[in-house]
Amino acid sequence: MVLPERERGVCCPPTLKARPQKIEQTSEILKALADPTRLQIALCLRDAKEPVCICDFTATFDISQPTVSHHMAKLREAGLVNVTKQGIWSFYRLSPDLSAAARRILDAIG
Amino acid sequence: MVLPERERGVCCPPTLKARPQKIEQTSEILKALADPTRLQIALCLRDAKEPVCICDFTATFDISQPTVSHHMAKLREAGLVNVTKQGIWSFYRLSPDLSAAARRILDAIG
DNA sequence: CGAATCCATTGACGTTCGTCAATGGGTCTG
DNA sequence: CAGACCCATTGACGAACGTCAATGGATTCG
Repeated sequence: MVLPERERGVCCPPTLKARPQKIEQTSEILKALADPTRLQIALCLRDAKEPVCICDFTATFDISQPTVSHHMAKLREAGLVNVTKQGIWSFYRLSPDLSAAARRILDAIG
Repeated sequence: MVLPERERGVCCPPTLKARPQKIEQTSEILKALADPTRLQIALCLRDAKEPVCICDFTATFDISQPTVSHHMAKLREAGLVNVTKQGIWSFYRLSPDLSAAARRILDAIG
């Protein structure tokens, strides 16, 4: 490996190619997916053929119902997920207008 | 959109396809990338042809030198990044044995 | 050797996060 | 209507996070 030649006291700030706004958006997506429980939920919804009911997640994970609800809210705020209420049930699915960035990241996982 | 038929009091826990251990690992990678500063650093290293010196990052971002150092430590602990010291300088690059998962996620960004 | 440069570590502080218990609203069934 | 079920919100708490100031080690130049 070849290391660059350097001169003391002279730095070479790299040019940042991505716009700050885009960095911020991508960061939000990554934050939403960075929790193990939310990651599993997101992958589950990615691979599901039908929308999934909250009560199924509550039965799956070893956390309380309010915590599941809290995680879904995070995924909603990040624009990753979409909810449809029917009767007493809330069905979640991947957002139909998922950003291309989010789609690429989700597809890159597992 | 067609919603599943449901019966009160009967949940349908989805089968989780990913191993818990893999979920945890992926989560660590996402956590490491979820901070805007670290994300920019990681993308910078991904696209750099040569290893990049810490002092260049310190000159680039509007944060203190210890904070830059702290972020690099996070990226190191996540196995994303690799350091080589030469003289007074520390050069960072993407880890040469980056996991396939990490590589896919990095390539999916921006 | 003495000063300057680069960098990691430590300690501290405020903020955010993940979690739960408690509560309340909405919907269906008997 | 009364009870059961599903779910979101609120408030609280400990843990983790992002940041900085201060410090110290290591290296190089004069």
